[in-house]
Amino acid sequence: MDGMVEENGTSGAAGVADPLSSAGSSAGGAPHVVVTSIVQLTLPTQAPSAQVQSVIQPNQQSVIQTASNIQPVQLPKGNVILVTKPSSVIHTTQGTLQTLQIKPEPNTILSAQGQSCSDDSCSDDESPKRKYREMLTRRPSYRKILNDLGGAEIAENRMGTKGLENEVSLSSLSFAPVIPADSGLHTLAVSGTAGGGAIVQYANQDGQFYVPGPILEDQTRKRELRLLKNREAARECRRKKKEYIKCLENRVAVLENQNKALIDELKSLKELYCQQKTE
DNA sequence: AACACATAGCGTCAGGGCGG
DNA sequence: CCGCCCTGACGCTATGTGTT
Repeated sequence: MDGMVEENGTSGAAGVADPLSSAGSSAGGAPHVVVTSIVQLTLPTQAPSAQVQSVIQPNQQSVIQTASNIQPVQLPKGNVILVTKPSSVIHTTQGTLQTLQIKPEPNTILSAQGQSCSDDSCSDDESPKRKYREMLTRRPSYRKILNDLGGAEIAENRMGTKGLENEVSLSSLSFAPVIPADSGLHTLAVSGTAGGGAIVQYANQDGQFYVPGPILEDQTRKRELRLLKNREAARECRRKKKEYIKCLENRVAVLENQNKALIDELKSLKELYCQQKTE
């Protein structure tokens, strides 16, 4: 699909359903939370009505239709769409019909390929009970958030390269195993092997070489593997955290825009009302 | 240029959560 | 219960920026 979905015009940052906001909107105590998602649509350049503009209130008649009642529309220029109805489909008629399928989760957000981007509570593979429990007790991991952002593809790609990286780092790894301080050992060399086995040579204080017993070697290898994995995990975690923060910032911007639009609308309606009143 | 400070990124550890 | 994963916290290093 050619259409792009953006938040606040930031390319690639499909909308975010902030899990925190889910919690916030459930302040009344009701565990079932429906979060309104806001997206900005940028349609392909060949479409004159390239940008969608209008604030569509939940449960009001609008150009956004549910799947059961699809209605092709010409989208006016603009930017903010509220999508609250499950199974919603956005249609544009510009030459070829373009359809953006929105997943049925209440807080779904569009993404470029029509994949959805929803918050933690919407994962398919989780029971409602568990979702509820997680929502109450635990902030979703950045991995989950990333997946929900529709970045699964990216994540998978990264996993691919990551696997490669892992392979490389494991096979070409040169590290210094940790040796108990009182062991009297000094590491001389550790050469990684493609098979994952490291050949470790030690020297005692007289400079004599020998390979220590399999237990120490095994412990050392396990530790190095753990450190390596944790290193990668930390890197990944930071990356996701950054992405998450970026998405939150985008969302703030979108909400600010929406707020501004609503204020303007209110203002003009007030003026209209006063005008009619005086007549 | 030298220095101080701020910021970003990294590696490691610790601890909690989760699946098997 | 154990092993693994995720992530906050901490310390370290590199880089950028403003000041002297």
